[in-house]
Amino acid sequence: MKETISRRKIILQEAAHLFREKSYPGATLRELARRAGIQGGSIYHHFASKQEILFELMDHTMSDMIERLSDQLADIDSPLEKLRTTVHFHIEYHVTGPDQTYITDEELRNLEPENYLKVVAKRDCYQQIIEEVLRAGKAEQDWQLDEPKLYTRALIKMCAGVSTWFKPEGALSIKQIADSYAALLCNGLLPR
Amino acid sequence: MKETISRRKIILQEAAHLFREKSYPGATLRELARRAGIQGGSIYHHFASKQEILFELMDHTMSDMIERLSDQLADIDSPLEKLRTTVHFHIEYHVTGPDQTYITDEELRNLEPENYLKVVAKRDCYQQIIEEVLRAGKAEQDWQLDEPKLYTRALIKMCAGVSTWFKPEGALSIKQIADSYAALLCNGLLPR
DNA sequence: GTCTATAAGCGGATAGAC
DNA sequence: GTCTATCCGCTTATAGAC
Repeated sequence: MKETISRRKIILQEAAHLFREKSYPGATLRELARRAGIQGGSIYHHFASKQEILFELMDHTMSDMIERLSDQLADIDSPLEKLRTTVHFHIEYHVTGPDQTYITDEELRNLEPENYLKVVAKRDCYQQIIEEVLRAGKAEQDWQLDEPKLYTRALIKMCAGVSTWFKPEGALSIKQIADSYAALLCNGLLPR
Repeated sequence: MKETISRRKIILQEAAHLFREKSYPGATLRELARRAGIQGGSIYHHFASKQEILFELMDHTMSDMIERLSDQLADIDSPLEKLRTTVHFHIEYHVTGPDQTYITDEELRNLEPENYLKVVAKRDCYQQIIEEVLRAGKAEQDWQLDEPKLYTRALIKMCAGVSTWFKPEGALSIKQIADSYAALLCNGLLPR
């Protein structure tokens, strides 16, 4: 059982942290190299450019989110349970990897056109999965929503936001927060 | 009735736009000067540094938000009406000045320590106003919320998020979107 | 796979003319 | 109040040794 995290992975992890701290243009490859334990020039053995690091980070995160959420929803039938699962997943994923998710949510503007299109396509795919949950609830359980897309965005923003202020030492656990947010949405959607 | 927008104001407006487009470290003063219709060096007649531009932008936006929201809430008694007003205000303010609000929400990390403290203090003050609305609803109308701060953050994030995707040519008006979000929150908070 | 050295250009900021 | 010219440090990226 050796620790075999490749240098490449280390660079990606440190890049996520550094980009979040200073934003993509504000982060320098020298500082990234320093944190990854190598010299500036050595970065280019692993990546062709700074842009490639950003893209790989965002693209991988989006793919991972799509795969995991799809998996979790696959076994569930009830729309209500799907909504709860979605809320929990989105919050937990963001809090668990706050650097990766923050970059993926906020650095679209720094992607070159070609990369931008690829990541946006995956982001739309992820949103579509959530929108489908809301549409199913509307069809099967008369949830009160005219525009599923509207509430999809509300859900995504409020849940992603948790990772910007959550502190493990705080009074509430992730599960409690997610329960609370899921309750707000479920209660808000159900007809009276 | 002459157009008397000072050059200083123009620089601030263009800076908000440019910082949003490229992020603070990614924006250059030469480009900012170009958009403001002057040469690079001339910026320094109006501001002492790039940082001062960022700070002035954020500090002014926060003060303005606090003042306007306080004013709007002052005349209202009903917690439910206060909540609706808050949702409408927060969304409209963000959609009306998407550059200023985006910078104010996202560029805290690029403020120097002294400036950071000042802006965070005002941000906390603004959040406190909203939290107070939720607390009043809980006390007077038995709203279902254990932690007002939790839902304050949810409200802020979901409403601020509107400005990241809203298009005036879209199917829904700002008022319709705000109504929809207010309904979700009100319905979600009321006991069954 | 990592190092060192360096190219080539851009960044914020300043000085002084008009 | 704006311009031009310039300082100088830092940036991404490359080249070639080990």
